[in-house]
Amino acid sequence: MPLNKQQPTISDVAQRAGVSIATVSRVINGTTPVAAETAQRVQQAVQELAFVPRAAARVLASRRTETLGLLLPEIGGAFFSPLLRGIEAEARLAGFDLLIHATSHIPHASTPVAHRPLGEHNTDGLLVFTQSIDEKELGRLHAINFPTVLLYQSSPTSLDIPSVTIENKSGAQMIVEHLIQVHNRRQIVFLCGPEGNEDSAWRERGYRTALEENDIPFDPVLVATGGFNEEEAQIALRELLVKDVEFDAVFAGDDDSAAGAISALIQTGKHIPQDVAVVGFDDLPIARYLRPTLTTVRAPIEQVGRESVRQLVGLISGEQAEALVMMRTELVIRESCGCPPAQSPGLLQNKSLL
Amino acid sequence: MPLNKQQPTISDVAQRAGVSIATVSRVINGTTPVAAETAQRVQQAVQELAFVPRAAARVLASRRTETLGLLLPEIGGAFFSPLLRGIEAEARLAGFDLLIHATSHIPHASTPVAHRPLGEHNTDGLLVFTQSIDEKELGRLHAINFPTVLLYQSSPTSLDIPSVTIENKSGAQMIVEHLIQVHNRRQIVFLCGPEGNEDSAWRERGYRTALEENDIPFDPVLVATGGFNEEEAQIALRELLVKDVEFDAVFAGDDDSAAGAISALIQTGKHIPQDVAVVGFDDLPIARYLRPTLTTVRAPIEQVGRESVRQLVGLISGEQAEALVMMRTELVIRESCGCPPAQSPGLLQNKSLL
DNA sequence: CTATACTGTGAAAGCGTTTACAGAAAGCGC
DNA sequence: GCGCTTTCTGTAAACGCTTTCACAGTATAG
Repeated sequence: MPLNKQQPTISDVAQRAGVSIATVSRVINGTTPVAAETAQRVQQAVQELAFVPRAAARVLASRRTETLGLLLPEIGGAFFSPLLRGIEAEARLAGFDLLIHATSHIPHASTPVAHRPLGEHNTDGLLVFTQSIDEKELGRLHAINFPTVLLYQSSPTSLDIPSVTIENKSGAQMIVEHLIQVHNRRQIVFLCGPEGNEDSAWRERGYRTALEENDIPFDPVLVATGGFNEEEAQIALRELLVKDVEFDAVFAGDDDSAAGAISALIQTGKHIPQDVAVVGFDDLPIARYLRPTLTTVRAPIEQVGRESVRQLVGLISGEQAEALVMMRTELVIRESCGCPPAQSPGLLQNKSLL
Repeated sequence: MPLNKQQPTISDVAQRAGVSIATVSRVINGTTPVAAETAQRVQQAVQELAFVPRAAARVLASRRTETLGLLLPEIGGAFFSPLLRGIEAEARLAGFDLLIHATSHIPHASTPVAHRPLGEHNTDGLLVFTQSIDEKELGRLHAINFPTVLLYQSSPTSLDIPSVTIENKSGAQMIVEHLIQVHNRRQIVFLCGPEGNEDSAWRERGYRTALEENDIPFDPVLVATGGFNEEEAQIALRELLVKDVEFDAVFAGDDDSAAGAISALIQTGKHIPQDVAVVGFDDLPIARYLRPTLTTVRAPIEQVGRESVRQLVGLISGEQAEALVMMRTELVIRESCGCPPAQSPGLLQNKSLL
C-alpha cells in the first residue's frame, strides 16, 4: 500500500510562492536574509502545502546529519532508562536526533543480522557505551577524527577519546569510610562485579583506599565475586558464611548484589545491620524496598547522559572536549548500615532513577 | 576539527575495481546478478577502501529509509526499558534502524525546542506510544496512508490504525477473581490510575466484571484514585482508612500504587494479607522486594514491543496489519494475596523486566 | 552624476546513491 | 551461420535539497 499522495517538494513550494527553490531554502533555514514580503509568501506556501523537507536530501546536500548515534551492548538494566532519558533530552535540546543501536547478538536469530553500522555515514557523532564496540573500530573512528564520546569506560591509553563516567572510587571510599568511622566496622566484605568490569575495579580501589586510610589491613579472603547480580552475590556470600569467614559488614559492588547479600544473611539468621551491615552502590529503585532499606551511593546516571551529549556536541562543533569527565557520586544513608530509620519510610525519594 | 580524510565514495570503489558505479551498487545490494569474478573484484575494492555507502544518498535515491521511528511522551518508567529492548531487537531483526523521539516538553529549556518531526520524510513507519502525538497529527499520517502502529492505545474510532496493547481487562478480572474465589474476599478496593488513562479504564472494567460474575455488588466507595503512583496511592488509601471504610482487599491499578497501599496499611497497623490482601498489576521488579512480596499480573512488555514492530514492518511491506493485537497477561502469585510463600524467596524470577 | 557597496534573488552545480534503459557478449536452436 | 534469448555491464537520469556564484537593482559616497 503506497503513500496516497506524492509529498510536496521544495519546487512545489517555490512555484506556489513564485520564487526560486534557492529562496525557499533560505527562508526555511534562515541562512541568508530574504525580503520580508517574499519570506511571508514562502511561509504561506509552506503552510498550505504542509511541506516538510526530506531529511535525506538535506543531509546529502549539506553533509550534516543532525543525528547522534548511541551504541550499547544491550538494552536493559535499571540504569538504562535514566541514561537514555538524559541523552535524549540533551540531544533534543541541541537539535539532534537520536539513532540507537544495540550491538548484542540477537537471541532468536539463527544467523546474526548484519546491520549497517552506525558511524560517519549516518551520524555526526557517536556515544559509545562500555563494551559495545571493539577497540579496532574505536581506533578507526579515532583515525578519521570522528566525534566520539565514551560512556562508563575510559579511553584505551593509545587513543585518548573523551569519556564521561562517574566517581566510582571516591563514592566507594565514602561509603566504606562511613561503615568504618560511623559504625565502627572493620571486617568488611567486598562483593566485586564481573571480571574485567571497569566500574568494579574502581570501586575496589575506593574500598582499599578507605581501609588504608583507616589503618585496616586489606584481607583478600574478604573479597568475593558478586557479579553485579543478585543470585551470584547470594551464592558468593553464602559460601563465605559456610566457610565461617568472620565479617561485620558487606560492601556490595552494586545494589543488585546487595539484595543478594541481604537474602543470604537473612537466610542464615543474621541480623542486619546489628550483626552485619550491608551497603550497595548505584541507588537503584529497589534500594528503598529492601528490608532493611539500603544505604548506598547514588550515581547521577541521567546527568552522565546529558553531559556526554554536551561533550559530543561540543566535539562536533569543533571544540575540544574534556578528556575525562567524572560525575560526582553521593552517599545515600538508609537503614542497612545501622543508621536510624528516616522519618517517612514509605515515600518516594528517588523517582528519577526509574 | 573536520574529518581527517575524505570518505571514499562508490566512484572510488568503481574505479579501483575497474567497473562502473552501477555494478558496485549491484554487488553491494545484490539486486542484480553480477559475474562472480567481477563481484569478487568489487568486494575486494570495498574492503580495501573500507567503503560504507552514505546512508543519505541511499535513502534519497531509493526512497526507502530502512528506519523506524519511535514516538514517546517521555522516557522513563520501569516498563520503558523492556519495551525498548523488544522494539530494538525486533527492528534489528527486520533490518531497520531505530530513531527515537520523546515528545515531552523539556524542563530545562526556556523555550520549547522546535524539533523536526518524525514522519514520512525520515522514517518508513512510526510506532506511536500513548499520548505522544495529538489526534490531528495521527489523522494526517492516516490520511497519507503512512505506516503507523499504536502502542498501549487503541485507535481513535474515526481512524482505524492498528494497535498493540495488553489484555488489561482479563488480567484484572483474573486477579480479582483470585481474591474472591481463592481468598474469599468480598470488599475489594480498586485504586485506579490517572484520569483518562486507558489501561486503568480497562482494568477497572475487569474488576467490575469479576465482581459481577461473583454476584458482588459494585460499591463506588471502594474506588479511589491511586494515580499509578506510590505517594498518591498511599494518601488515597490512608484516607479510606481514616474514613473507616471497610474492606478486606486492595486491587491496586499498578505495582507502584500497590507499594503505596502497603505502606499505608502497615502504618495503620493492618496485617497483610491477614487483615487486608493487596495485589497489583504489571509485575515490576519491585513486586518481588515488597514485604510481603506482591501478587500481581505480569504484562509481557517486551513482547508488546516486538509485536508492534512486526506489525509495522508488515504494514511497510504492504501487508494488512491486525487491527488490534492484545498480548496475554498472566497471574503471578506471591504472598500479598494470602497464598503461602514460594520456596526460594530471594532469587530472581523476573530478570526480563529490568 | 558616476563609482562603489550592499541586498536580495535566481541559475546551476553538486551531494552519493539507485535504477531504468540500452547495449554487448555469449549461448542456443535450427 | 543467423536470429533470438539470456546474462552481464555501462550510461545517464533521477532523488530533493544546499550552496556558490553571478547579477540585477537600489542605496551610499564622493
